[in-house]
Amino acid sequence: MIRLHDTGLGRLADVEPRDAGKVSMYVCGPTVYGLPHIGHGRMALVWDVVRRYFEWTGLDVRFVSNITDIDDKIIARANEEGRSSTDVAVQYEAAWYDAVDALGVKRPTVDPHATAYVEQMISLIAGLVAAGKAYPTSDGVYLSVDTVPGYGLLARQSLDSLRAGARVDVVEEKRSPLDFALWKNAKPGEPTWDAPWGGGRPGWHTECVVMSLDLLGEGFDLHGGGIDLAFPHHENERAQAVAAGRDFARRWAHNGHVQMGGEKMSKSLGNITNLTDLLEMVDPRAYRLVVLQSHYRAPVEVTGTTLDAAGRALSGLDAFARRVADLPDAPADPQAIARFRAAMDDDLDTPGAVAEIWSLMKAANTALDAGDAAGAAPLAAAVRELAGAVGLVSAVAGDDIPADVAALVTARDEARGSRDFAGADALRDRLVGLGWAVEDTAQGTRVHRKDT
RNA sequence: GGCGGCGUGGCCGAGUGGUUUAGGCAAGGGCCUGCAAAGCCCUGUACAGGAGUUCGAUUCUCCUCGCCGCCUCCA
Repeated sequence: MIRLHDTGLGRLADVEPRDAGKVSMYVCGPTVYGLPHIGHGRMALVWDVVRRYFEWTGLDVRFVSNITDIDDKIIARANEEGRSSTDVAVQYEAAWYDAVDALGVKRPTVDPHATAYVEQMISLIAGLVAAGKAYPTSDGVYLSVDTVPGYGLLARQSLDSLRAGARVDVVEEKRSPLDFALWKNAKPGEPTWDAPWGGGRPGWHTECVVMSLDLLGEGFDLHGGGIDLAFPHHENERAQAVAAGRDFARRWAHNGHVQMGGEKMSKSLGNITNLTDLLEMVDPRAYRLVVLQSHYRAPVEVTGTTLDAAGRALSGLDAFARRVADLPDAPADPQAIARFRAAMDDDLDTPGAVAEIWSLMKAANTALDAGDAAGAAPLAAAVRELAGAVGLVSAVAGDDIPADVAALVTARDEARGSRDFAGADALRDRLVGLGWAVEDTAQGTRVHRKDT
């Protein structure tokens, strides 16, 4: 059973599924008003790893992650560009999935859209108003946080200290500066849905409450997201659920942010902060590895240097995959599997889990150097198994070698056979010039496409 | 101002009250190789600063400095 740091409890806690054999998790997805940020990429990767790990351990995972397709920022962008907010949302939802698909992030089981849940949101809000937990004002409907027991749980702050920190608010009608909008009345020209309090749109926090409860049911297992969402977003989700008398997430977990250091990204990367551009310049797996090699709650440095280092480490993984491609199938080394699980179960220690993979590769290589294929096979199988568990697929998809390249390879083997090394070296240079990496093996010259 | 996090060897990044080490990248030396590539072996003696607790702290406490996040519907 995996233990994760629970933001509400402030300590590690078992993630004990509500239903045996099944895991229900909700992760806040993007507001689609622009290209995804590099930080969104880390968020997506972290929860993808969690999800894959659950699945790998045999659990049936229901992973819900929303798309916020109506929001102030979307409206603002639509207005700037003179088009509908739907156009904006559709465009950037596509950009979002392009990016996370490239990262190898598995699609959610369900990806609900806010605009499809407005009716349910209205009825949740109406219930809160009827119960006296929320109140309408001239510009919308607000939740009264004073009616919510335990408000401040995720912020790790008392109501008093939150109040002390609150900025001066423009809405004088709010009963407490901490009260937040459940519903926003539409201004002229804005998208609007009919509601008892006047036409408008839902506030941001309500959608996640309604959609998670609808698609996962009460008391679902895990709610995740970036640490910046802990407060106010998740706090306010929880507040609504509590006010409505619904059981909400049983565990809360949050990933840390990306830092790009004071240092600029390397020259080759420029100062990219959006994921879409980044993924055009680096192997997406390198970003996944950078994320895996840091602890999910700690800040991680993403720079050209760290991505390059990860890329080189990955080429070692790929070289290994080529080396063991012809090894006979074998069951994965059980002790390695156990060590990996111990690391992952301990608050998702992916750095330790990945270190286990490197250590297996080293052991397998040593065995192969000694000619012990039988000894290497279970280790190689474990590498495949574990790398797959964290979503690191090695890019060995057997290159189809063009005839001209194959001819050069044959010619080189012949040259080497007759100890014509000058000729062999010249042929190697030609292959390299054509973009192929050349390795000599017991089976003769082997080539594969150079990574970059 | 309030709350929280972080500061580890050339770079990134785990971890732990003490005897033996994360791991990756980079560097130096070696083995292997016709030469390479890939791989393997060896080397580097790090824990922001100060005080304290302790037989002993990088690991606990306090303070200082620096960086960052949230308190503004930003992962």
